[in-house]
Amino acid sequence: MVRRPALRDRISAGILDTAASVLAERGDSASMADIAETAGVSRATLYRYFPSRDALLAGMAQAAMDDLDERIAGAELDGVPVREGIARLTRAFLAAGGRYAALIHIKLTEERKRGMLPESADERVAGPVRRLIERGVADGSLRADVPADVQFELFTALVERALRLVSGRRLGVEQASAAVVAVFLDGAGGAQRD
Amino acid sequence: MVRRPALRDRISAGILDTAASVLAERGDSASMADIAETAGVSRATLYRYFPSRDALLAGMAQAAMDDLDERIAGAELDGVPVREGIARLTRAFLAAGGRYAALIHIKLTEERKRGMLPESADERVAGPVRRLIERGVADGSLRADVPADVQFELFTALVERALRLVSGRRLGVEQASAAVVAVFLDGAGGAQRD
DNA sequence: TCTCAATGAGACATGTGTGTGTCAATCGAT
DNA sequence: ATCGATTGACACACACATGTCTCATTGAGA
Repeated sequence: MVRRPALRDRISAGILDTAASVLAERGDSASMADIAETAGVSRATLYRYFPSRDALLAGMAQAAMDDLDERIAGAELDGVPVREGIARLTRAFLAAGGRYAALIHIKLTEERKRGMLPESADERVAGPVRRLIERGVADGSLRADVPADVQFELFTALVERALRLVSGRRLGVEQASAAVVAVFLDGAGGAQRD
Repeated sequence: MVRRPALRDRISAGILDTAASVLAERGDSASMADIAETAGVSRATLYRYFPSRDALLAGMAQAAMDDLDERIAGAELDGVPVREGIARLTRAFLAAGGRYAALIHIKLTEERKRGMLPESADERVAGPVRRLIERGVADGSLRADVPADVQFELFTALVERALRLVSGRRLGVEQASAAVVAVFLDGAGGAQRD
């Protein structure tokens, strides 16, 4: 009989959170021992919660996607104008912080492992972003001379870089969001605009 | 007496080139054995040319920076308008392909190792970009409400993502350059412009 | 043809990360 | 206070990457 399943869940969540930040910070070179130490548990205990490194990564990905899902749902993209939707998404991702960074990291290393692009379940997160951009292209609020999938890539590139700036304490979430939204929607060129 | 120093240089350059693409593709997990095999030499020979992994990475960084230096010089940024300079830089980096990607990778892993930011010699490459952006902010051709260093980060983020799209055969250098320049200078928002 | 530098193949030591297992200490619930 | 689940501290086997070394083979130049 398990003594306190709630406690176990809390510890598990704590480990996942720690793992996310360690992974985002030190990259793949972070070992199970590193993660265990940072999380404040022994290596043995870490393995009791997650029987393998893959299991830990899978757990992180799952938790990150659940979290992101919730944030995206909370942004209520469906009704709003595309420009407003872009702003909400940017803030949502930057506020997610380490969890989003962890997801990116896992996705990248998986892409490298498999031949290419498992086009995996992270579409749960990417899908809404893609759809918003496609809607923008369709209704004229986003430019039509750059393909929507390319705009998606460039937008996420901006968000991910901004996330690193936030993690590195170089920018606050507010400033980073504002910069990404401003540059993505209106560009860095200032001369020909208002 | 060395038989053919020229041959040795050619092989060395070939190894560096192979290493750059392997590293860019498989990340840090690429081993010396992987690189040797891809380069078509034995592991022993690889170690004869580069006595350690660090030496190989240093050689790659050196070669990449030399290459990029040349491309940047060839772009003749000093006279031209900032918008034109941005376009030339974008094309230069994307045309450099794997060499630029290798440099990014090395810079990232070094950042992780050392505490943070050795603010290293890659300023040889980043410097001209920073200066161009600062000039743009100063003369009004780039917006002033986003700090120049943030604009630098966002611009390089776009270029690096575009580079991945080019490497993955999803975009040609031309299309990728055009997309980056268009989005960075004028934004993805299409409604309020021309 | 002969010579010698360069190469490939492989053994080897070392370090490190993963995953398994054991055992004593601990800590909460009864 | 007692019981049992949980934990931490090891020890261990295993896989793999780095770096060094030896030795036979190859191939271009004299």
